[in-house]
Amino acid sequence: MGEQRHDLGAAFAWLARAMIKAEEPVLRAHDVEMWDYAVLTTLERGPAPTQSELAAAVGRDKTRLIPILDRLEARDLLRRTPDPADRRNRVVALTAAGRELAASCREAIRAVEAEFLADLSPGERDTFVAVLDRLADEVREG
Amino acid sequence: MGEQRHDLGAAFAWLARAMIKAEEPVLRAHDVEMWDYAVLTTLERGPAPTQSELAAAVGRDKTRLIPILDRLEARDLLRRTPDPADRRNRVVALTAAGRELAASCREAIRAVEAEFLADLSPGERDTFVAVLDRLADEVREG
DNA sequence: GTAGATAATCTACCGCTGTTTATCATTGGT
DNA sequence: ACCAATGATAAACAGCGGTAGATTATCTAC
Repeated sequence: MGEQRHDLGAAFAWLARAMIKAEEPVLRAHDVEMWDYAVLTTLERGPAPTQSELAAAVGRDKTRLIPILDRLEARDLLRRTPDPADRRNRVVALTAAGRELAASCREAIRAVEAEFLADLSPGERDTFVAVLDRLADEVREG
Repeated sequence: MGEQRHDLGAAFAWLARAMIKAEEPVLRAHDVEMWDYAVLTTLERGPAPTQSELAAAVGRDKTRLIPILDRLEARDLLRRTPDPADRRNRVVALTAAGRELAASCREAIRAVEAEFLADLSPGERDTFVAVLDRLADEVREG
């Protein structure tokens, strides 16, 4: 029979769905949608020079990003300011409140993840997370 | 600052998308859609006693499964036969051709996966795949 | 045998997603 | 000053996904 394991693609897809489902109530407790959270965490690494770049970084279509930014800006979690150097561009940056909320969400998410990985040995957990992160990086760049 | 790694959910989602994209041309070469392949591999482990169960195992809605089964049955890759014990149920089973095609696809997919994991050390690869498979199992059952 | 439940099927519907098109402001080069 | 290109935005569109109700065939319980 050879290997009885699942296909990587199927395993990733199931796990993605399961994690999203597990994280959803946590985010809802913070009044944050999944895509809101994706935007917040992306901006945590620094302001986005243009909305198009932000959309690409978040992995979302740029036209779909706009209502999300509208909502977050209305809540004072981020700000869109015209780039003085090229006023066509809107620089998107977190406010202090946005940074706080992002950190708070991240912490809660990490707790969910910890429980999810609780059955693994410390060694397994470390290499699994490290490899996963590395592969994700490769996929994001290349 | 704590951890700088990605969220697990995001990593899983990106990797799932990347794998599906990488596998797509391979499947297309075999004249098989992604969902066709999911059905074939699920049936490889044994016939499905009902279509509802098959839909759940594949992770697809039962009404959406029907056209897929129609197509695969038309190609003589599987067969729907009324269960003699309960003729409401259709037992779905692979034909010999279906088994062959599934095996052929699986082999090609495994090659794609091997390349995807090529940069990992053997130890990393083994524990990563093992853990991934275990977690996927947990998620499927619970 | 009649009533209620279940399986497969079909159709209609709603929601999410990406794409396309048009519009407007701004920029840079000529 | 003019014109092509770019960024942000909005509206219309098509594709895909699940859900719900109706239909038909079948089973189980009474």
